Amino acid sequence: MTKPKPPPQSRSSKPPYHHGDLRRALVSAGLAIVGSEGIEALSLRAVARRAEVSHSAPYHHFQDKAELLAAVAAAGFEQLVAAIDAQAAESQARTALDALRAVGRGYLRFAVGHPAIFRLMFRPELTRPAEHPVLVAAEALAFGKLLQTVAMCQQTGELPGHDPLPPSAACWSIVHGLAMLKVEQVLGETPLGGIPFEQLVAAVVETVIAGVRARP
Amino acid sequence: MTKPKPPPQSRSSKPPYHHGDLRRALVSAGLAIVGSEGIEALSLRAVARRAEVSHSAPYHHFQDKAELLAAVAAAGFEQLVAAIDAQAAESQARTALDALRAVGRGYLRFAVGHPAIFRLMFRPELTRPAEHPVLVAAEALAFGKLLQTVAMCQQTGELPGHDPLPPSAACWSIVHGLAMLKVEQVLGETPLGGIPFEQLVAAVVETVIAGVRARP
DNA sequence: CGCGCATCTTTACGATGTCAAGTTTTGCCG
DNA sequence: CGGCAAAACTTGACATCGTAAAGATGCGCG
Repeated sequence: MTKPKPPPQSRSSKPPYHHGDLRRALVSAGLAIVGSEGIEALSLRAVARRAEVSHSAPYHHFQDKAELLAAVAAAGFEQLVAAIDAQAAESQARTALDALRAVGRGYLRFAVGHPAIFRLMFRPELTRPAEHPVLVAAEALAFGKLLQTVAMCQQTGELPGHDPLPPSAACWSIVHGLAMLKVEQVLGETPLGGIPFEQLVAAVVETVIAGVRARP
Repeated sequence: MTKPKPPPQSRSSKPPYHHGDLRRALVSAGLAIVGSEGIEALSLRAVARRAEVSHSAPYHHFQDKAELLAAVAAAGFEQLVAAIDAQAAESQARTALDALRAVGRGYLRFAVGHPAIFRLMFRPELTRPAEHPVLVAAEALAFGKLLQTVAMCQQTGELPGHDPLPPSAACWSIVHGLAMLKVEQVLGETPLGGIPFEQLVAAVVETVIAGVRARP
């Protein structure tokens, strides 16, 4: 079990209030539930239960369920960015194109490694009745990583063009599509389910790279 | 166990039972609700209400909510196949590659034209606690369309290779990914939201075609 | 030291999915 | 043609959910 982090902002060196920062406890309870029991078990009351508070305690830290889930999803985006960085480091990317491959592979590795959180992250009706700034920021960070890598490829001449947006759209789409089909278990219902997933990843990543390299 | 319920007397001579085939009425009520009010309004009771029956009448035609939604989703897959065919006809595809482009464009057109049904179709937790044969069949039909078109491209030499699966995976992934990012309104939160969607469609479709053509 | 307010609990309400009993209609068999 | 079993549908109930309102509790500032 993860122990509570050191006390938050206002006072140092002692648990701030009643519970001792419930907000963080709720978010990690949410992460734990979604990770172990999946999205459908992720109810406001279940989160409160796991944090050992009453079912309406969360309302003093989040406006509603969506805002809590948005915080959980934002944590997911941070993990995603970390997974991408880890993949880049691990793969020892030497060229910008290799870095781009690592972004795609890291994205997919995160998706299959944490399918439930990944699904939550792309379920706006659960997290976004209103745009929650934490989520938007975390999301922008993740997409920025891709944009940046593509731009780097263009600067080194490994990819054509000057506008990183169109190639980024293609890369994101293909990787996100494969991830979705996988985590939603659609692949298993088709002939593609017979192919080892690693092989699909390779095929898809190399295909999109070939595509963005070929386009004028 | 399985009730032998072939819809036998679909002749107009006699209304079958009490209500006069509720099953179909429920499915189209579901389609209507999801189309007009979205996925979150799609409750068992709401469907029953719109069909003007009691809240538990559906249980005589479907084992549970998931089975009803599976039937609605299956209807969605049929519409998707129709949309793809319509796009192929409309685009006057003359080469196999053009037909492949039409599949992608039809898929995307359906997704943006019927976002709510599209989302339902790819939400297994709503439709698939158990695999419902109607859904699996409808889905296989849709994927078969893609496989078939890719195979045709390979036969005419417009695409390399003999196994249609890998290129199909790439095509489906990229188109599905863009569709998902669009209907889940993720695109709008990124710089890609500033680009006209038609332009993204063109970029993505042409990129994947360039990719599958280039790969050995 | 006491008051205010943020934190948390209790209680309550409407909506949902599902089940167990009833009720009405249908089709069939004698 | 009459009656009966079962199918189709309704009613009522239950647990769970999200949310709101009102009550309890303890921290910290004046």
